[in-house]
Amino acid sequence: MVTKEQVIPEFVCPVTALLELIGGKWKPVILYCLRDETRRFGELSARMPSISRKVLTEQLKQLESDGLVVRVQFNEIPPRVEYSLTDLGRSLAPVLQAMERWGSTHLSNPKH
Amino acid sequence: MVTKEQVIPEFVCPVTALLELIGGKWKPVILYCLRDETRRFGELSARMPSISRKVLTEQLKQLESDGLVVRVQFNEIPPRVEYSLTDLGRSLAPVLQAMERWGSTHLSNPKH
DNA sequence: GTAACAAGTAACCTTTAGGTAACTAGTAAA
DNA sequence: TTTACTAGTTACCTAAAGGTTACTTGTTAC
Repeated sequence: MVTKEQVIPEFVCPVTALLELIGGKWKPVILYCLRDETRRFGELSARMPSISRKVLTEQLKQLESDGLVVRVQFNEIPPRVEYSLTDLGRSLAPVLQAMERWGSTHLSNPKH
Repeated sequence: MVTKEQVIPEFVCPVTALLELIGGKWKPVILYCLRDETRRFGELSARMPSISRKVLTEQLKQLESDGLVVRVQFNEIPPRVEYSLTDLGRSLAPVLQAMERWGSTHLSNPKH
């Protein structure tokens, strides 16, 4: 006897969900780099030299598939690819600003 | 010849620094559980049954050592331990609220 | 013909986060 | 004498995140 499947919608903490988008070691920095400029891959890489190109590529792909960033590819030689924020990405600004403010005032900066 | 060591203070992104405190799978949920109540370990565990006790202990220890939570131990048998937010922990409320609001409005809840 | 250019990819490795299951301590109640 | 109680700890495992180094691609400039 097959009973009708009861789909129990699991509660998803919205904060945890948000952290899945912008958490991780580098995503906030990347979003900051793009906050009001379109930038090429190489430019991003040059501004964040601590991020390996592999990781930068990965993070950008995730940000893109989460709808926070757009990737535009020009079919030129040598290749050119430009990244910028989407509206959704820009809508994060106040949240990131609140986080930044808390971090700046409560976390003594020159640590480590 | 020993040259004087030049300590170059590395820039620490305040957002990334904040995420080190409240990032991770469970910390926001724990902070939410403690937002206006002191709670015993068993109470927290009962309210968040998906978190194993080992992980709950670990996360609470980190929150405590980061100054967001206080742990008060009563030397009774059977043991009693109470957790609550510090002032610093409470000061996170507006930040978490901003994150929660963004998550609720932009992330369709019944996902997964 | 060889090097430079940008934007990656591939193969591989290490560290960290998170998870499971079983065990511990000291006392009181059955 | 065994069980229950609370707040953990121990040993072990797996998956994910992040990192390094070398390679690729097609065209142009030397």
